[in-house]
Amino acid sequence: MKKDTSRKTITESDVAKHAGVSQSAVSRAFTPGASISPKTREKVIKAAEELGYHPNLLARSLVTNRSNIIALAISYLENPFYAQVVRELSQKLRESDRHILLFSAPDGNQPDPDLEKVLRYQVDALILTGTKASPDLKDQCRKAGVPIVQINRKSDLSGISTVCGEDFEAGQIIAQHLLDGGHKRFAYIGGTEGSNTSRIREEGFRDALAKAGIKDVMVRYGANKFEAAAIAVRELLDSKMPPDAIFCASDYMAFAAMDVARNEYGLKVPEDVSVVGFNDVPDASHAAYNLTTYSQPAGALVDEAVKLVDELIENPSKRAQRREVPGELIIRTSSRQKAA
Amino acid sequence: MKKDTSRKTITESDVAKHAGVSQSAVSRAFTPGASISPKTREKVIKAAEELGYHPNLLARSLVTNRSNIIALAISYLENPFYAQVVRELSQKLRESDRHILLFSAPDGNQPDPDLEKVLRYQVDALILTGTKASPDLKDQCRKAGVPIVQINRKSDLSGISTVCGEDFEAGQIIAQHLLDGGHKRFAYIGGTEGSNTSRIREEGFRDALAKAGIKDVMVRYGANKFEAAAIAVRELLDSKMPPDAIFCASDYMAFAAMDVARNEYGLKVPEDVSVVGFNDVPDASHAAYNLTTYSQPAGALVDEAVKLVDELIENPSKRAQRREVPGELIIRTSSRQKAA
DNA sequence: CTGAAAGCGCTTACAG
DNA sequence: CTGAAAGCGCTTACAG
Repeated sequence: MKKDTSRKTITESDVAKHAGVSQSAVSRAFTPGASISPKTREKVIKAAEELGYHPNLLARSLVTNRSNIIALAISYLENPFYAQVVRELSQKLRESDRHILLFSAPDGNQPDPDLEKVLRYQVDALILTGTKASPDLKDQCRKAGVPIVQINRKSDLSGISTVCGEDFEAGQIIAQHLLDGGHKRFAYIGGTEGSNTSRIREEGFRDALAKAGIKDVMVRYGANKFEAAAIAVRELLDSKMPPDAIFCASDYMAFAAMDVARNEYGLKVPEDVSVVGFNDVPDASHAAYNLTTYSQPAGALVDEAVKLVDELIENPSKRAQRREVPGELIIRTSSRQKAA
Repeated sequence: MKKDTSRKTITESDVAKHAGVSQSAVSRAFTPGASISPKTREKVIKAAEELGYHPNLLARSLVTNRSNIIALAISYLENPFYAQVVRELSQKLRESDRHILLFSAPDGNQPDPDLEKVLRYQVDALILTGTKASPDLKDQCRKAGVPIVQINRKSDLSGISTVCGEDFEAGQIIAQHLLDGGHKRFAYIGGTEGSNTSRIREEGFRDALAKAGIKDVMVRYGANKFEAAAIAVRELLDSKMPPDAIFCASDYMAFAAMDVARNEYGLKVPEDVSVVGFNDVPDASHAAYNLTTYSQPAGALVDEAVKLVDELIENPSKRAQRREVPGELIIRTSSRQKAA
């Protein structure tokens, strides 16, 4: 009668016994570049397969100090830009056999309390986007030697590296595009008031407008969310002198702007009002919106962020970095190109 | 001169020394319900804070056989329904101090090779949605005692538990709604040909139509993606007898259908063609679409999935379960309600 | 190239 | 309630 072994965890020792080698040999068979003869490795691999052995990465991490786990703290997952960041990051990390441990932050501008527990998982790095780390967490991470990289938001905390798009220049370029289109009354819908990224885009936008003699820009915040952006747009369109050009700090909010303008106010886009977004998410090119937007591809941001993470892991004493990823204006049909 | 201790990992032993207690006492201080005096616990907590100690969950998992990590394998993250699953699951799991290790599968119907490595992370369970496990992985998980729960897709593999909506009934109800609206020519856009969920919705749809004497249903597949769905819709609308009612197996594909119908074919929705979706994602209620859809909230599916996971962890010998989560038809303005 | 041994940071009987 | 000790599954000098 066979003993039921179905529930027992198979370890290196089990494989070693089965293959007739030492437990260290089994370890070496699963360590790329380790000193082991091909013959022994083969024996081990065969035994491992027969037994259904899986190396325990968590046990390994205990001694290597590498978990191959990268924490990703993120919010606004319903916003397609952020969803894309998750996809691209996951894809990128698998090249190096690493995986994402997800901390989905509640929206808002305050740090997620749950994230304070991130260090318990011995993550190799922490990547943030659409949310922020508490000053305390930042200190803890520094002490623990865990690099933090923020995507798409410049940090107020020194010591946190960031990867962003060319926010200021993008704001300028968009303003110029709208000026060229003959628009007269400009509005900006930012993410949240506390966001530096949102602020810098606004500054670029205002800068170019000011140079053209335009000081007046209506400003609202849409919290990177659809409904909140819709409310902001209604406020703008309800005003005495409604804008004929709206720049939204994210495509998702731009979608809300177009929906509200068309369906609730009967306005034509771009004849009555032009709408410009930011990010160039996949949905932006769909016929329903065909949105003029500043391309800031999640893929490029993520690639740079991972590169930065690896540099910081490699060289923990390296100073925090600020990197910019170039983008470009994508002109589609949601913005007028000639004077009205 | 102080020694630089900034990069050294703080362990229980360090805290123990600092607090003047044994290392086991430190462990107990961090174990809810452990036998320890309040006074000792306080001392330990204080020392831990002073030192910046974080319990190492991976080390703990080595002895408890619980990692508090749940693997989530998912694809179609650009589809808002799946993004919502991520959010809801993450939210739900934090109640029990667990977190998601993400395996973002490339789209398509074949299992993700990267997922084969999931067991190395000693995850407590594997949740799948929009993707599937290889038969081999299924076996490995069973052997390792790691439960698998699939959301929103009935498995062809026995031994995998599933949590789905009422797909058949939903198909019937939608058909009836469209019949009541006086529609004559019906089309169905499924996810992928291999998906049971998609097939079952179609069967329900056909069943109710057949009872009304309608045998003819045009069928296309949109791969749960926007562009692929758009192509499918063009095929339908280009045909000699284009449908006046299109049921899409997901809201996201329904958005594509509405966009194509309106913008490329100049059709009015619902006057010329009605469109019905599935899921009731947040965007479905936006003015641009205001989509009639079958509500199958990600939150409810996720809650049931976690409940199931916990039951299976608790009782590993339990048979695979099939659970259905009830939904309801949400009638908005993308479908006609009276005979044309 | 190989094996025996120490040690990574924890939990948990065990004895007191 | 407390501490000393064993052990979870690995990697990595060390000696051969």
